Amino acid sequence: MTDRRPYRRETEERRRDDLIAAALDLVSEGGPQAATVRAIAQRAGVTSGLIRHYFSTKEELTRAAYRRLMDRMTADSAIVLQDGPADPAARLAWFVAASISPPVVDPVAVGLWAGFLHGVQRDAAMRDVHAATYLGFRDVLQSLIAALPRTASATQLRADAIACNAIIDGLWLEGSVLPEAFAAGEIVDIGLAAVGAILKTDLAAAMAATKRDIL
Amino acid sequence: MTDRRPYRRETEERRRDDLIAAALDLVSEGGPQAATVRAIAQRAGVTSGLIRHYFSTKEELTRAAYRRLMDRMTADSAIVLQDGPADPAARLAWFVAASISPPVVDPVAVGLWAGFLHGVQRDAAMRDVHAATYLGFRDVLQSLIAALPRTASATQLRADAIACNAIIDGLWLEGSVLPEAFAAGEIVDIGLAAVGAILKTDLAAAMAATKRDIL
DNA sequence: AGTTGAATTACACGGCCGTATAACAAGGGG
DNA sequence: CCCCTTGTTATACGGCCGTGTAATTCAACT
Repeated sequence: MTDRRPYRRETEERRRDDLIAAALDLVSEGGPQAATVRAIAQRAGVTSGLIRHYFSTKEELTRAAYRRLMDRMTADSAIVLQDGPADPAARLAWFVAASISPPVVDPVAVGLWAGFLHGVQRDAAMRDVHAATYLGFRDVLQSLIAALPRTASATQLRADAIACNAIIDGLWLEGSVLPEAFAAGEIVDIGLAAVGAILKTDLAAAMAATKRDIL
Repeated sequence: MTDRRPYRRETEERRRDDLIAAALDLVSEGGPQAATVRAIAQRAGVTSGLIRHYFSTKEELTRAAYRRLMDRMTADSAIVLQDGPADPAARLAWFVAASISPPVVDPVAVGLWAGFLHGVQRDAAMRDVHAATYLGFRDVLQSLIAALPRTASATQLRADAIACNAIIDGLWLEGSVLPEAFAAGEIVDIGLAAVGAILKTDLAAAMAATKRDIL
């Protein structure tokens, strides 16, 4: 027995990352049923037994993968706020535009999200992750709306945030599932116009005004 | 060998219906991976071999189930138009409200939809079903918007339909996945207000005015 | 009532699933 | 330089998967 596969020892963080990435890869490609223990291990370049060395069960790996997916999506949306404009309307416009553009809008991302949805509905831990992420995203949106130069009651602010979030979610969904049904830039234009109509603020103009400054 | 399971012969339509219903049941309960040939057969009260008598492969049954799901969802939204009001704004308001209320908004429905999404992305036949259903729904919405007493260009009409559809989809998603995050009736109120803001039409008033007439 | 076609059951097959456990080897500390 | 921890591989197990195929039984038709 000398033809045993050679290997390198890696840090725990590295191995967990690789396994999670492999799991996300496979779910995005072939749905939850494709992310088998053996396939995940092969994709990560290890043998399947190693998975249970880092995750006590496959469900635990699934939870970790979902958590990473959600973190990545919210980070992709929020990154524009770091070096974005200062004007409140422009900041909101940038955030909305980023949320309905690649890489957030992406067939792979929506496929991944859908692949995990059943786990979210059944598993309490995954539902907590989902609720925290969704509400966190909506809170960012709400704070951007609150910064606009206008007066609105707390209930109105909440309703506006929910409505604007719905537009983002709906366009994210449609743009990701049926990308060929929309022209380039169409989704962003429609999203900015719709959010602007709800908030009675011209986001398209705010977007155009700051595009030159930044880029 | 005399203890063979007794059975009744049924029409082809009845058997196909039962099998499709069983498949949808199982996908909604446990995701796509729960809808195995054996589980579907047991749920439908037959043995697994019978599935391949009516569907040449499991994929074909899956496609049929998805088609039925989509048909049912659009029918649930459109049914209010049959005995609904005559006023265009009221008709739109009723349609929007029905699309973001039970039974369209439902954790089971969104779970089902998500369960099929991967098939939609990979399988051309399922993608065709999806595109036809989505565009059909949006066309109904667009014709309701076009009937409003206002003037809009063709491109504006298309953009309005996409935006309003996005609101419906987004609220459908959020309301179905996180039902406890919203108060009763909140989603309908927000949806009517948002669609009304985009189209500059008071849908909440149109809704309230016709509610008394019909009910 | 007998015949016959087909709806339905029953069973076998190879393959992959998640999990459990034992054998091995990599690489740092003496 | 060797030992010893533990990261990693290897293999086994029972179970379920989708699919083929043969045997059976229902019901319609004569």
